[in-house]
Parts: sequence; structure tokens; C-alpha cells
Amino acid sequence: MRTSQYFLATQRETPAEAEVISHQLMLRAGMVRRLASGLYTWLPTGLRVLQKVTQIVREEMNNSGALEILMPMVQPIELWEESGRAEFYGPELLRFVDRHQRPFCLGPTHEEVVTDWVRQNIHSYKQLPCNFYQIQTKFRDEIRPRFGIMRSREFVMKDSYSFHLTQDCLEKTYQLMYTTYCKIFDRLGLQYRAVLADTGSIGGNHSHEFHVLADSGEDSIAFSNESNFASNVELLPDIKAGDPSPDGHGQIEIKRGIEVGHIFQLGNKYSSALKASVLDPNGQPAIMTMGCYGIGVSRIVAAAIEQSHDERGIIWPASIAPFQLAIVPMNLHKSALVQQTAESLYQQFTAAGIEVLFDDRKERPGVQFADMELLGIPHMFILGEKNLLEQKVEYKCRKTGETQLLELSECVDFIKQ
RNA sequence: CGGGGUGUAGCGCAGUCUGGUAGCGCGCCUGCUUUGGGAGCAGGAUGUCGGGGGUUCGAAUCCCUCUACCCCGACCA
Repeated sequence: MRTSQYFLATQRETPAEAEVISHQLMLRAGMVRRLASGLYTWLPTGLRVLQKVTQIVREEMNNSGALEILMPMVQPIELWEESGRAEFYGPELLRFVDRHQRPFCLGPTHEEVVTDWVRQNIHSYKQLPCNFYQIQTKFRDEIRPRFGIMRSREFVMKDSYSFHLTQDCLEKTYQLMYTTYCKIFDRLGLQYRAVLADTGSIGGNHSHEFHVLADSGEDSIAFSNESNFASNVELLPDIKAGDPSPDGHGQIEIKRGIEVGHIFQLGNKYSSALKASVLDPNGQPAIMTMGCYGIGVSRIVAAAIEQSHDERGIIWPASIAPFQLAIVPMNLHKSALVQQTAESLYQQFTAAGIEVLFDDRKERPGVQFADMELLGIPHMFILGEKNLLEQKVEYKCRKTGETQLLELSECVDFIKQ
């Protein structure tokens, strides 16, 4: 991509509306713009990152055997009355009526819809277990949207729902989702922690949250320095750092986390309310047992920034960077050598399947460097006439800030390895 | 919803107390110069001063009202 044909929308100054660093940097890097409280437009750069995250989630969900579907965002209120959540959910459920005065809501989650669909279409234990997921825009009319993308009213979520005949079977899928989530967060390049959690408004009897570790996180998580014990502090009201771990192994450490995933064993909460049953091997109706598994896809984008940034801007993990590499030719329009080499390198990287941002603007080098670093692009190649006359190109690593001179001919291999 | 704060150009802000018809920096457009870390000079465009009502000869400024947004609390991916 050439900057001249792109829409960078970087800003030097931090908009006053942004308090947390991820929000500030997403605005400055031209990733998002606010439409109204808790509602954001994703600009090209932000959407690239969002799609990277989406794709990793999709691939690992597919690898786990889950099947992708897409349910309506608009849901009839009757289903919520049937499950008993219409009243419980309260004003966070955005309700409205259609032209026939029929009541609907914008979907904040899809337990009701998926259970309704499954009860109408799955009739035999032989079709179980099954696990369906979607990646879709959710709407929750939050009391107080804040922190930009981190807690917006409209957001992208991966939600999946599994159905089982037995608790044993549910636990197997639950474990499979647990390991799938670990693979996802590993691939996303995030430091995270899975912790025991409260089941909240979704309900059920067993759940884990996945937290990205960041000092700015809204949650506190407690974990043992010796064992696998880890829990949201909500479940351990009086615990503090240095206390003995409740499992008897080691001492408690406390860190801040941003919740980006949550898995639940729902049991039969929704399936019994909606009478979702299959015939068991004896030909008798049996209420299905359910699990549900959520990932805050858009929140991950913000959480990744909270976890990895410096005074110059974002430092993306390679797997979700909007571009892998920036070509920064200096005085492109003054030097035929710089121009030819930049074009040639751009072609070579592109042919090698690498996503390149080719900064062909007529800007001074300082502006170019600042923008590429703000954007958090992992690798930068700086092309100057002096170096090129000796067949050299300067490489700079975004994360470490280290630079080195490379032979022009080895640039592509340097990145590919 | 309770408490606090802010709405003036794309972004950051001054001007409001003490009323006189809107300004600064950055960005944007044109030209020349400059070119390894957010350039310089010259010229230029952009504002229903959040909306409505009132007071006044005259309102960004005073009064009433509505509204939007941000921060602190209870909720959540």
C-alpha cells in the first residue's frame, strides 16, 4: 500500500476526549473515530488490525471443530421473555418496536437465539456435541461507555455455543475451548492469564475469564506464584498480595487485567427455559446441556495497545500489525536512485506476500519516522541516497529501536526469516 | 441514575469574570526555499462560538432552558 493511495489520518496532538492510552493512540494513529458515545467508525488502519484479530480467532475456532454461523443482530423480545432475562437484563437491552408495533431488541448476546434455533433443528443425541460460533457486532446500552473501544456500546464479539447430552461431554468441550483460547491469545502475541471467574448475568455454574495483563486493566486478578491457581479477585473478597494461595501452594500475586475472553459452563439454564431437548439413546427426551464462549474481538485491539506501546506510539505484535513493514524513502522526489530502489523493494516485498506500507509522501524524514512509529509497524526500512550508493539499507526494529545496515540484496530474506 | 467537568475552525486551546460583532498553535491549500527525527518564509481557505429562548442599541461573554461529550461510582467481551 502506498501512503499516497491510502488514508493515514494520523494526528500529532491527542484529542481531549481520550483518557486511556489505547484510546489516545487509536485516535492519533487514525484507527477509529467516534460517532457518538460508545459508537465508533473503524478507519482503514483500524479495520486492518480488527480483521487480523478476527481471522486468527476464526482459524482457531475452525481448528477446534466449531462451525461458523451468523445470527441476526435484531432479536424478538419474546425469546427474552421466554428465557426470563427480559426483565433481568434491564435497560442495557436496547428495545424498540417495528412498524407493526412488535417488540425487538438489539442483540447483546445470543443464548436465546441460538437455543431457539437449535431446539428447532437438532433432534437427536447423534447430532451432539455441536459447537456453533459467530463473529458479529453486539450492542449493549452500557450505563457508561468509556475508554474508547475498550468499553463501547457497539462492539465486535466472537460468541460460540455448545450443546451436549451430558455434563461430561460439556466439560470436554469446555476444556477444548480453554486450550483453543490459549492458542488464540498465543497467536495474538499477548501476555494473558486465564482465571476463575464469576458467571455474572450470563449464568451457569463454572467459568474462566481470559485477561490481557496491563496496568490499566479494570479488573484485578490474583494468582499463585507457584501453582496454576488464578482467580478474579471478585471471588476472593479480602485477598491481598503476599497472602498464602487458597490452593495451599505458594503466595498470591495481584495484577491488573483486561477481560478479553470468558468461557462458561451454562448447564441447562437456557435449554430448560426454552425446552431445548433431543431424544437420547433410549428414545426419551433429554434437555441439552450448554456451554458458551466469548471473545471481545474489538476489545483485543485496544488491550493489545494497552499492553504494548511506548512514548512514540503503538508497538504491535507482528500477528496483528496493520502492516508488517514500512518502506521509508527519504527525499523520494529528489533522488532517482532512492525512488527506483524504493519501488523495487516494494515490488519484492509485495511479491513475497508481505504487507508493506510504502511511504511515498513528500514529507520530511522526521514526519515519516514519527508516523510509522505511531502506527506501530514492526519493521522499517529507511532508504537514503548515501547508503544506497553503497548498496546499503538501514533497518529499524520498532520494538527494540535497534538499527542496522543491511545489504540491499538481503533485505527480503532478512524479513522472511 | 448520583457527583464533578467541558462544548469556540479538522486537532489542541485562549477569549467569558469586566458585553462592542472572534483569535493563537498545529493541520489543510498555493508558491519558493529546506531535507536523517514532527522545517522556514510569503500568501490563502475554513467558525450557524453546542441548540433554542430572553435581557440589551449591541451577546461567545449576562439570564433561562434543552442537548451532546468526558471523568468518578454500580454493569460487562
